Amino acid sequence: MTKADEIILDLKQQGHKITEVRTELVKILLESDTPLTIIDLIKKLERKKLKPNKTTVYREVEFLRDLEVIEEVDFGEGKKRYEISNQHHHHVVCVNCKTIKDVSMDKDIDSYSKRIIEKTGFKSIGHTLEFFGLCPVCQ
Amino acid sequence: MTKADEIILDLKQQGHKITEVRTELVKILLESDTPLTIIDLIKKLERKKLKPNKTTVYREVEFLRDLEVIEEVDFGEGKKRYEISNQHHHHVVCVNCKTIKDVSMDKDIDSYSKRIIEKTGFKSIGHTLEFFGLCPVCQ
DNA sequence: TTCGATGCAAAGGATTTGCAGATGC
DNA sequence: GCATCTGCAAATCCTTTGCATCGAA
Repeated sequence: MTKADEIILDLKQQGHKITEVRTELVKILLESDTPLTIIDLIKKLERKKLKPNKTTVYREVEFLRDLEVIEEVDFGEGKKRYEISNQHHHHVVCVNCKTIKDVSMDKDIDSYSKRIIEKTGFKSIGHTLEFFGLCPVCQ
Repeated sequence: MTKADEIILDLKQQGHKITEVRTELVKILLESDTPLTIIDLIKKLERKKLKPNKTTVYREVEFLRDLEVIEEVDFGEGKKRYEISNQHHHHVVCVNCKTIKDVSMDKDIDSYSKRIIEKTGFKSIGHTLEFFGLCPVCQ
């Protein structure tokens, strides 16, 4: 059983309907090594002969995000990107060619969170951390 | 000489024109303890009896950002916020009441940057780091 | 059958652009 | 006077909403 099958089965067992767009979106996001925009997703669906309305895709990513199957990331581009909820990680984005690589380094960030809780009195803290620079090719 | 005067004088010496909107925007951003949206800025200008067009404000923040007088921050709200370029820092945002507090912790992030450079081959790395949680009042 | 998924059109909000006119220096 | 700032209208881009219909289970 593939990871995609697992996720879809899980959704089904939670009582959600399984549609072709839903299934393919999960597969596309599993196969992508970079967070995708709504437009990216639509283009990839079209290559699979699916032509859902843009609204449907917006609603579908909202659905998958609410169930924590995928995560929303924002690099300050004025649009959102989506990726499968893997082990929590961050990204390095090339400011020139927009290449995105994953980076993980959470233990340390967690220790920050604790310090922030102490200092500010905030609770149940999440965070976003993104790095920007020039990739080896663009330097 | 106030900080605002310093900034304005500096702009003038760089050969830029000084307008009332420009001057007041710098003052407003210096006085704010939280990053402001375009709409926030317009409202604050109106309290000072200035009614610039929204486009003007967009162009003005672009101007000030390009000169690194102010910085753009993005909390994934679908709109940008602006704050005076102070010592580099981060924010804790209350997901409920949207209260924003500053946090600084850069030495550690810098050590991350170094690790990222080593691991990924990226260069001249900047970053964004924002924390989200519930402020003491909203808990 | 039923509830959720879908399409379509329209609206909403943030941001950008083109161009003519006004203004700082 | 000239470069730049400004206003206004329009356009663009991303996202959301309302409503009628369709389809998975």
